[in-house]
Amino acid sequence: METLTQAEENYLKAIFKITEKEGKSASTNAIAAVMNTSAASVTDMLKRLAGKHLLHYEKHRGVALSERGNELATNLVRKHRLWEVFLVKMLDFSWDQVHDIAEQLEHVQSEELVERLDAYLERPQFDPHGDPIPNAEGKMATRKQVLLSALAPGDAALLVGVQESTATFLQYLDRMRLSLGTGLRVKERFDYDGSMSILLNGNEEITISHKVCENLFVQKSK
Amino acid sequence: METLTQAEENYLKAIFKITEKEGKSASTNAIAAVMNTSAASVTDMLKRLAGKHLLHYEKHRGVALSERGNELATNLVRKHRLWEVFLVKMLDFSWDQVHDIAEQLEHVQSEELVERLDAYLERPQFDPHGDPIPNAEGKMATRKQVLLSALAPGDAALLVGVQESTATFLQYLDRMRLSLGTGLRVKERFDYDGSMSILLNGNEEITISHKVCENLFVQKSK
DNA sequence: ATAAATATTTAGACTTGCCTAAAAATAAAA
DNA sequence: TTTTATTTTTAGGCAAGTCTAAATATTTAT
Repeated sequence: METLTQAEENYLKAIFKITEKEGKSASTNAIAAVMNTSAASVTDMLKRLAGKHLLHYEKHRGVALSERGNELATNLVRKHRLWEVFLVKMLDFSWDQVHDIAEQLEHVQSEELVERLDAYLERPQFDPHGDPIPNAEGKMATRKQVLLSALAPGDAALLVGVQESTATFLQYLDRMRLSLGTGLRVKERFDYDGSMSILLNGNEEITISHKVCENLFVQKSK
Repeated sequence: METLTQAEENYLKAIFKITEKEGKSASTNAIAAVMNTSAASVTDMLKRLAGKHLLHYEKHRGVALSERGNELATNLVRKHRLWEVFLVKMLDFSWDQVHDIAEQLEHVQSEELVERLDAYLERPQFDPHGDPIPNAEGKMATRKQVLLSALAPGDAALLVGVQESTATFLQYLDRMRLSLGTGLRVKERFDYDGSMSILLNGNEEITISHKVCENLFVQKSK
């Protein structure tokens, strides 16, 4: 079992994140943006990771993770999300506080630890932000979720996830009394700016911007 | 709050460990032995840490931690021992498996995390090896403990700690059915080699070597 | 008290991961 | 299809942390 530095692991995760969204390969610049570093540093690291057969690299062509790179990246995501569950469920952190800590905990090297943590938490399927947690084999649950912005007036739904996990966005949601599991119904949609007024749990009514609607995943109630 | 690299933190802990035992200052060679590195590397790091005012350094004179260095080292010990408790109490690891994992976990930077972990574990005073856990102010409980080797035939005692925490020693203790909290009574002491035969919990009788006796801390029953 | 042994420091070099500036390749626009 | 803009790579350098070999200090032993 190859052992990677934390920097190497972070690059793998960044590439994983970029490619899982777009499907296609990750560009040097895109990686540099996510890693908050220079393109030159990225090129260095890509060569290094290619040398370890964790990704496929050809000059000027962008990169994609290899089978092995994908496994390792998935395991990192698994660890990150399990630790987030631990922090929220066991240590009572709020969902906007856990990212940075999990970012460190995910680098702890011990498969036994991950397995026991998973069992202790009763094999959760989703993290505090509604993101699916890969199991030990790398498989994760899927949900038929859509963006809140895709709902029409009258539609009822359950808030099941957030697209963005920045502390400021999550704190905004707290203030609006929006949390995972909250039931809602679209009352009105304003074509002018795409904002919506929605009813929470059948009573309270709030209005949220289009930007917010595009960062909330919901599951339509039949 | 200064942020240290893991290497810097590990040196602090090593110096802390050496000086707390002997009381006196730590020599370059002693540090190199604990850190499993060369004396030259140690000298480099000592200069670095002295520059950060974490220890007092004069060429060829050995080093001692400064006030601040001591605080940081104590906090590392606190984190290490709290994580060990977590691993054993919550995740059901055995006491011989937790050192290496705690060695990694102790570097996670978040005072909030330590505080919450401490509370979650109900502010334990001792870790799974019987070592005292410093509280947030750096104070730790003391116990009137002695080495088992200091007991005389007829003395009754409770096993409360181990001096050495290597996996092989701990596994040996498991095999002998010796664990923290075990009650024992010295039956006989053999002057020939310092070994002892002892009665466990009033029934089973075992014989252990002098070396083992010198690595077990006990509390005499009045 | 001097020689021999041991401990420590200096010097120089290597790797990892980062940087900036400049060169080269690719993509976009005229 | 050339020119222009953008992206990517190369080149050279820097800091942290490590190493070995050589120089210097200190301790121990004769």
